Amino acid sequence: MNASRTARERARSELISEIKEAARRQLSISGAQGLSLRAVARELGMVSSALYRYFANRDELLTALIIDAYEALAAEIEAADRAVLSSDFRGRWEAACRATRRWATAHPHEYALVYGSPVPGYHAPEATIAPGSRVPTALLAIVRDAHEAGALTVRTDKAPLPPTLIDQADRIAAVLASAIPHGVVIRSATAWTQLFGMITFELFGQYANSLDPADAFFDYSVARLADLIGLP
Amino acid sequence: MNASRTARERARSELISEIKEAARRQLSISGAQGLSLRAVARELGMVSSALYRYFANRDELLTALIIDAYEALAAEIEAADRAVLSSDFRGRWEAACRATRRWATAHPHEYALVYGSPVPGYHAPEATIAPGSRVPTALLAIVRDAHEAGALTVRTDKAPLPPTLIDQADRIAAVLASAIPHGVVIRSATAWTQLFGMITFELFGQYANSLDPADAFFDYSVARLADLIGLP
DNA sequence: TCGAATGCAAGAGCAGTGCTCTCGTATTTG
DNA sequence: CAAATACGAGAGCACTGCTCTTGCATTCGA
Repeated sequence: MNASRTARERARSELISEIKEAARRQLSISGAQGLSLRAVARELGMVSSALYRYFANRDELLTALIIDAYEALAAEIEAADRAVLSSDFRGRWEAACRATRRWATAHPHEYALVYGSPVPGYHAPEATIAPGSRVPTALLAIVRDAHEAGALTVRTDKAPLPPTLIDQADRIAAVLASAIPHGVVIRSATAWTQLFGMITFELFGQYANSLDPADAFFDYSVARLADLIGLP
Repeated sequence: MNASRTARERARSELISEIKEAARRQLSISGAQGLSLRAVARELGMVSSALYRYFANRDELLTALIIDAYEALAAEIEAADRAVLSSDFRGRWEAACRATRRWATAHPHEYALVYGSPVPGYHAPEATIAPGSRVPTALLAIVRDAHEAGALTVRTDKAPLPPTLIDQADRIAAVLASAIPHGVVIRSATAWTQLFGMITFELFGQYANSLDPADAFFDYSVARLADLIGLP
């Protein structure tokens, strides 16, 4: 009775998946704001109050979607990374960046859910932090691999890092249990910020009337970020 | 009867201001999602339907708040810029960046309104584009001044700009009616993206557990962006 | 195997939302 | 001074998240 789950348990986890699926479908149409429990229930042919057996409230459903989104994006990045020859560090970086943009463009509302304004009233629980850090970790892993292969062009900074930044770089590098130089970690953080800054600006319309078809700017910037990090 | 507005007209524009004020107050508490016309009306001691005499719908009120937010931020940046010796271009850049961050931190919900996820269902009308471009224009003006003073260190790019990017750089420079070199315009766009990427990440919690007190990273990055642009 | 405990869906109901329409009054205009 | 216009109030519609109760189905323990 322990190994195989009871019928009720299987039905339950299946329904949870169906609820999330329907919610995601609705999210992609009307966004987080328009995510209505009643509409989700309607789509599944049940009554809204029944949903509360599976999610305590709307926020809990949102949290589940947020975690799924982080995981999906991270998986996409990791897959794109793996598809490139592992010693081609620049190629891996560019593939990872393009995968990020591709996923964001394909799932704009899910992207907005995790990287856009926090849904007001909603406080992201601790449980979202770990999945969320999978994304930058996937990017930093490329830098670590390059560093450990001795392929990184580590240029000396003309301005020394302030102590706070050194501490923070240490903490970040510790996640990967790697001795990536401080300057490289900070430059990687810059690249990470720039990558998502570009995607956010593009998706949220800030490039309208300036860099509007953002493809050229994106590709060019990704290459410059590889330069910045020191990827060969 | 033309020079001085009628009593009704004065009352009207005054009420519009009061409505926006109350809405802003409510925005700063519960965010765009929680902005309720009924609550605004309640605060003003009127009935919700009366608001529709002044704003056709919720979106129109949001648009007004968005435009005000852009204008407020731009004004803040321009003031910070003016407060620095106009020939101290790096000082002006740093002051402008810090002013941006300061305003965003002081008005997180208004920042989220304009730079966060677009409110779903809400389509930003054309009217928001012009006020929105005042912000990057204010930043680029510093670069233009530095360039026209011959103070800019224009380094040659090792990678040539693709044609699309050259076109877009031309279009951007045209706004300021200035012949800023293409490379400088694109690097300024990078700096602009990085600036708002950092603020967005900081405000929306992406730096949690990594660069969390983001002051050091911000100040350091702002200086590196000044380097990137070539400010003296 | 059978009764108790538990899981579950449904329905009614509450307080709230954006928005529309009507109606009587106040103001402005010709 | 009459006609046109602007306005606030109120009722009402369709919707929301969420709670509580009720009755049925499934699971579990003795």
